[in-house]
Amino acid sequence: MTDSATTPPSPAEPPASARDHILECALKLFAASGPDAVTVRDIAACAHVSPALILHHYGSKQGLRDATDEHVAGIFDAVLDMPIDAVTQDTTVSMIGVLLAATPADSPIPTYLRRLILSGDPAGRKLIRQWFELTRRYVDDATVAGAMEPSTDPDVRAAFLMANDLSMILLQDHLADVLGDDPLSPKGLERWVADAMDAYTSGVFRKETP
Amino acid sequence: MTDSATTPPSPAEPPASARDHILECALKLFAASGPDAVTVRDIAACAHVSPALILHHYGSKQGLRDATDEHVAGIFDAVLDMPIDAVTQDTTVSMIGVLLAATPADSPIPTYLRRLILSGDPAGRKLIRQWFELTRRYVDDATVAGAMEPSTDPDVRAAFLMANDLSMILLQDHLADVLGDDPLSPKGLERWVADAMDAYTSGVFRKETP
DNA sequence: TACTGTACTGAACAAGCGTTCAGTTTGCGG
DNA sequence: CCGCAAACTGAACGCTTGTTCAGTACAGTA
Repeated sequence: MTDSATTPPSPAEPPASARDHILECALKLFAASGPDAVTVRDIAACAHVSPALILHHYGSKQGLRDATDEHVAGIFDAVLDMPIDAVTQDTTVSMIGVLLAATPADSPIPTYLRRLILSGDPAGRKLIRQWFELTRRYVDDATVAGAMEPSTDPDVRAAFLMANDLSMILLQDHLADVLGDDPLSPKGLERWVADAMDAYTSGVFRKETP
Repeated sequence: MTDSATTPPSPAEPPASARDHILECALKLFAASGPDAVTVRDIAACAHVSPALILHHYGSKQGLRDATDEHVAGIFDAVLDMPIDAVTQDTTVSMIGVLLAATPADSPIPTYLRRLILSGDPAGRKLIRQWFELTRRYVDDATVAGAMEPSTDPDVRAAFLMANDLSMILLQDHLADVLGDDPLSPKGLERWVADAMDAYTSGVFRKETP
C-alpha cells in the first residue's frame, strides 16, 4: 500500500534501498526458475539480507510475488502507453520490438513476462487483455488507412497477430534452438521480422495451384 | 525400464492396473496445476492408493514425472507419424487439428503438452525439434508443389508457422478469454483456422498504400 | 540524554514435503 | 498344501519450507 511517494525525494536515482534490492533479486530469480522453485532464503542470499527482512517488508512470500507482478506490469503498462504510431513504422512490426528497445539486453523482464502470462493469474490475464485491445485498435486503424487487408473476423485477426508476437517470447528458447539465433536478439529479431513481414504482405499459401 | 510388454497379454483393453491408474491421475493433476504444485499424496488420493505405492512403482516422484513425460511424448509421436498428406488437406491447417482429433475432448494431454514445452526440460525440446522438422519438410514440399510462396529463409518460415500453431495451445486460455471461444473447441478452431487461412493466402498487410 | 519508530537479524517453530521401511495381503507355480 | 515374489499399506523419519518472535542497531526528535 505504500507506494514510491513514501521514499524521500531523491532527484534522479533511487538510493537502491534494501527493499528495492530484494524486489530486484526476486524478479531475477523468479524469472530464471519460477517463483515456486525459489525460496525466501534464496532471495535473501541474493540480496545479502536475512530472510526475516523480506517478510518484514513484504509481509509474506506471496506479498513479494504480488509486488513483483505489479512492478513488471507497471513497466509493461509504460511500454503499452507509447503512441501507436511508433509501433506501425520501421522494422518494429510489433510490441515485442518496442518492449525489447525499452529494456536492457540482459533484462529478466521478458522472461518474467512469459511466466506472468502463463501462470494463469489475473495479472497476466489483464496484461493480455490490454495487449489485445491495443492490437485490436491497430487492426481497425490500419484497415481504415488501407494498410491492411480487411478481415471478416477482426477479433480473430487481432488475436492472431498478438499470438504471433507473443510466441516469440513464449518460445524464445525453442526458437533459438531450432533456428540457431535467439529471436529476441538483434540478429534473430531481424531474421524473424523480415520473414514475418514477407509472409504478411506476400502471403504464405498460393490461392490456387495452376 | 519395464515397458508395456511386461503386462499380461490382454487383447483389446488394458485391465487398468493400479500402476496405470497412478500415471493417469498424475497426468491429469500435473496438467492442471503443474508437477511442482502436485504432491505425491495428492496423486495417491486421486488414484485411491497409498503414497508408498507410487514410490514402489516409479521409484521416486521424479520417476513418475519422467514416466508421464514419456507417455505423453509417445502419444505425440504417434500423432506426428501420421502421413503428411493428412495435414495438408481440408480445414486441418496444422498439427493442432490432428492432435485434437486424436485425443478426446476433455483430454489433459494438450494442457500437459503445454507444460512439457514450457518446462524447459529435454523432453519438451525434443518434441519441438520433431515438430519443427516436420513443418520444415512440409514447407519444402509445399513450395516445390507450388502451393506455397517461396521464402528466402525457409527455416524461419517453418518456425513461424510452427509458432503460430503452438500459440493456440500455449495461449488457449487467454485466447478463449479475449475471443469468447476456446480456440481448441470445434467452433473456436473453425474461427481461428478460417482467419488464419485467409491471412496466409490473401496476406495481412497491403504491399503499398495507394 | 532519553524516547520512539523503523530497519534488520538469529534462532526457532509448525507444517508439509519426498522418501523409507517393516510388515501385511494377494496371486500363482510347485 | 507350501513358498515366494509382487502388490500394497501405515507409520514414521529427515529435511526444507514459510513464518514468527524477541531482541539489536540506528536514525530522527524533543
